[in-house]
Amino acid sequence: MSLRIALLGLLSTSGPGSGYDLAKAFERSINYVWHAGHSQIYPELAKMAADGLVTVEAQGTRGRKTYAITDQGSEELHRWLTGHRPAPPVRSEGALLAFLLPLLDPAEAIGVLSTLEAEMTARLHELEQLRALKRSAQVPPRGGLYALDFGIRSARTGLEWIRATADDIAARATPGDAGA
Amino acid sequence: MSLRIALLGLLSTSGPGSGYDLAKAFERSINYVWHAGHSQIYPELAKMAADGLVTVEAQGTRGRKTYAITDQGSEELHRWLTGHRPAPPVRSEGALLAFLLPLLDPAEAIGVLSTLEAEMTARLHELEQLRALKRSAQVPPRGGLYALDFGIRSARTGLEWIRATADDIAARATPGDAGA
DNA sequence: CGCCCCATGTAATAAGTTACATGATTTT
DNA sequence: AAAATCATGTAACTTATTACATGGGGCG
Repeated sequence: MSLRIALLGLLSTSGPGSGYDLAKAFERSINYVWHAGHSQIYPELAKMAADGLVTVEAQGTRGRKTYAITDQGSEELHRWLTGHRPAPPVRSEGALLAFLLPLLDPAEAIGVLSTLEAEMTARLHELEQLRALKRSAQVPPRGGLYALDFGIRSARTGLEWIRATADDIAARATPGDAGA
Repeated sequence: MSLRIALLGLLSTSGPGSGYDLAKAFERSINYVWHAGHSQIYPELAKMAADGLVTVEAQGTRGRKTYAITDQGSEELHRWLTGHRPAPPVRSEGALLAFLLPLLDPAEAIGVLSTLEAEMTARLHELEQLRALKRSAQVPPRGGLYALDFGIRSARTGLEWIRATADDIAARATPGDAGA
């Protein structure tokens, strides 16, 4: 369902486009929010056309089809955005790792956390640069900015958790002690 | 893959159990970290037994099988925990909503955010109570606590984002203005 | 004996991933 | 003309969801 919404959202903000365009748009703009590859996008667009949510606005050279959102598609999108969803079931690899971390001995656990810390730091920098770029480019759709902001806050929180957890594990491993 | 890991983790922390036990354990302990229903658990356990990660330790009345983790299973679990994974592709309904929020007019967007705020607040309270309970019960596996801590931090961050975004939208809707 | 909960499973469908296949256009 | 890349699609497989099916065991 959400893939449809993402596609409708892109068609709505950026105007009509082909499957290829949408796949590119995914990579560029919405990828850190919802990921999909072209092999998922093409069939989904076909189904959406069959359901009347989009129309084939134009047929270009080699099978290129330009899709545009229909009124029905806009309604569907609006309904999804305003209708409140029950929280989707949680399925987070990071949290699973957190849960199972104490199965490792302290040194190993801290090693894992420090790898994670490096990755998370890199991701945070990446997102912050992206935001700086977007701000200066003054690209009007603010959606990207709100979502980026969300990503940046999440990354910062992740880092804080990593550090706090590593500290806790270290403290427990050497209680009231100073050596390694 | 991660379902296997979750199951191996539970067998490793809580000892042998049947499919039913594990399904219960999922609901009780690991559910806010990784969700799975019994219809996914039973077949997966069978495959894991075929792969030598678990063994059927005992057969009880009516087809009840008690599974136990094998050495090979422990190794697999250990490998997953220490081997560093590339970040899985992002797919977050919340972030997608954030991305598409500006498609709504300001009043609608703020309405959506306030619904979200209520839900997120409820979730936060729930997790905080769970943590209080776990702390007082002094249940030894710390994993639950680290994961809970992660969940609580994430919920708090979510709330902050919701409030900041609502404020931003409100400020833009009535620039330099005081009325509604 | 009938009802309810325990307990295990299968089937059908949906969603997502990875790999394969194909041909047109632009660039060098 | 060859190479790169644009552009569209399909196939096979894995993972997850929802619904259906079945039967034992305890209890009133």
